[in-house]
Amino acid sequence: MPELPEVQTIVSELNRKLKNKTIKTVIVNAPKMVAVGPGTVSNFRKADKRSADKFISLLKVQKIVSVKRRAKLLIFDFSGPLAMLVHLKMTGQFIFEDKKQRAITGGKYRLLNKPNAPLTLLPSKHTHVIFYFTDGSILYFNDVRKFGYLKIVRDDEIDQVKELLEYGPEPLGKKYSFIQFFTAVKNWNSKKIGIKQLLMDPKFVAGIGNIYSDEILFHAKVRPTRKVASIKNQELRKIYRWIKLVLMQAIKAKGSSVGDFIRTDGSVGQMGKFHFVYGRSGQKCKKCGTIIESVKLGGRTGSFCPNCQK
DNA sequence: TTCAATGTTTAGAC
DNA sequence: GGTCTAAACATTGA
Repeated sequence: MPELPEVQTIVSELNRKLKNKTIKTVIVNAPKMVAVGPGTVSNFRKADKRSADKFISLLKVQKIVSVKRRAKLLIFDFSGPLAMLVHLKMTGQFIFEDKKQRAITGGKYRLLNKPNAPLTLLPSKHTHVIFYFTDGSILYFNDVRKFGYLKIVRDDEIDQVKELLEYGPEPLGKKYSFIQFFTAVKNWNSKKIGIKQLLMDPKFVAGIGNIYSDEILFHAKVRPTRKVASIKNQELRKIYRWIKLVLMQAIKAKGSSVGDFIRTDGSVGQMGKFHFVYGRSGQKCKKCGTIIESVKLGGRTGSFCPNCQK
């Protein structure tokens, strides 16, 4: 499940591989996943083949200047006055293939992060968009559950894109100080919610999902169920500190390959080795040996150590 | 066979 | 308006 570190891993890899490449043609197999214009997802879920044709014709001959990230949204910046915004949601994947890559893999890639998942030849039945570049390289967009989307906006429309307007601060940004974090916590209008829910709220801070909220709270020694109003300032300091540390460590490890996350060459991220609580319910705490428990919080599962976290 | 669970984000209900 | 749930969709395991 891509959260900030996984999206950052993909963005870094794509930026390196796609910079200065020019799109020759695009194939769209799932028209409802692509759109043109700043509208929200629901506006184009019913999109027909005509809008896919527009999507394709706009992308032709576009040269990629850079690939960036805001929250969990990927932003492809083109040399023309256009950008493409891509959300991977839960199961979106980008796989890049050039001659060298094909020589290594024979054109087969791991599409599911299961130890015994068979390698798949691309395009697979879950490949919904394919970008062909003029130098012969190919970028595949796969999404098993089709929750993701790709939309093209003009540079002058970017300011109207709703999701970009509503994202909270970037947790790894230099400007994201403890004071800013602290003030946002104190001003949050719904302190009745649990701290885990707050960390996962994209309006509070961008890019933290289920995996990293669990891990951050473990290191900060705070239970996910604690109400925001009950958390002491000293604990808030720890949470703030571990937001940065956990996310930085995860980016260094190229993300957690939980569920369907894979890198653009089909390899897996290594962060899962460093998980202390996420996905470890029923297993022993790596620090104290107590059995990790899990709780339901608003439809989401939170895992914690009942001894280490207060 | 059915059903819950997965997990990001948003639309819609209360 | 805050707050909650269901839904977008496919797969898996109980």
